Amino acid sequence: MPKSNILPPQTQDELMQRCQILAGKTLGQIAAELKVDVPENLQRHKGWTGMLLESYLGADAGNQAEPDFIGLGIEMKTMPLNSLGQPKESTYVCTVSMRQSGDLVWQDSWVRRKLSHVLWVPVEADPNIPLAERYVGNAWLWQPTEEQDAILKRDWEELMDRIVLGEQADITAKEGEYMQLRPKAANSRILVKGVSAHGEQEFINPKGFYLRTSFTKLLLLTA
DNA sequence: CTATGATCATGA
DNA sequence: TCATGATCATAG
Repeated sequence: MPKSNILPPQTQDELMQRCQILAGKTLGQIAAELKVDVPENLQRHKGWTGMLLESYLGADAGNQAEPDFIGLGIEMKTMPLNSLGQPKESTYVCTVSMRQSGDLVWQDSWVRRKLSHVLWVPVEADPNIPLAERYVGNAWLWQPTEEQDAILKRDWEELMDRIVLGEQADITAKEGEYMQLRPKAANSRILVKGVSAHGEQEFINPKGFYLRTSFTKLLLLTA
């Protein structure tokens, strides 16, 4: 994906206006406007759709650990929909790091910062539809309700507690109601420094926070 | 290595 | 069938 020459939106209204223009277009049309090639499939281009739409909307965060629209504090996420119009995949939030554990609390966490204001952009993701022919839907802004925030907070605290205790390597994706912890790396042979249950340094597979599909389904219902 | 963007593919 | 665990691309 070439670097976008599109300026970031200055206001939330401007961002939503761009989303209105986006809605009803196919990925192929958008790619043509941006003069980028459409890959045959996403097998070796898993982040292509997200990068394309961020580029179109003028996201300016790049690969910084910041919300996509830095000035607006808004994070954009695509929501891939299956043939039934329901979310097909879980949503990656961010990696977990020992640097953010310990004295850090939910209110200041990386997860909460990213999820505090999200622009959800629904996109057709039925594998039977060629990539270029998939339509983008109406995007909407979401901020967690008190109830949603409370459950996300609980999930995060339970998982972070385990990490602080040196149990990160033992955490499986089965834990967490709305948010889970899963491998996040180029492959399972990638190892990073962690802390064992005995407080010693050990090498473990890097993991990241993901929103469960069951949760994003709820968000779609209330959109 | 870290971060960004995610979907793939297999076992239960 | 579908969630878990594994994997792919790219920038810095």
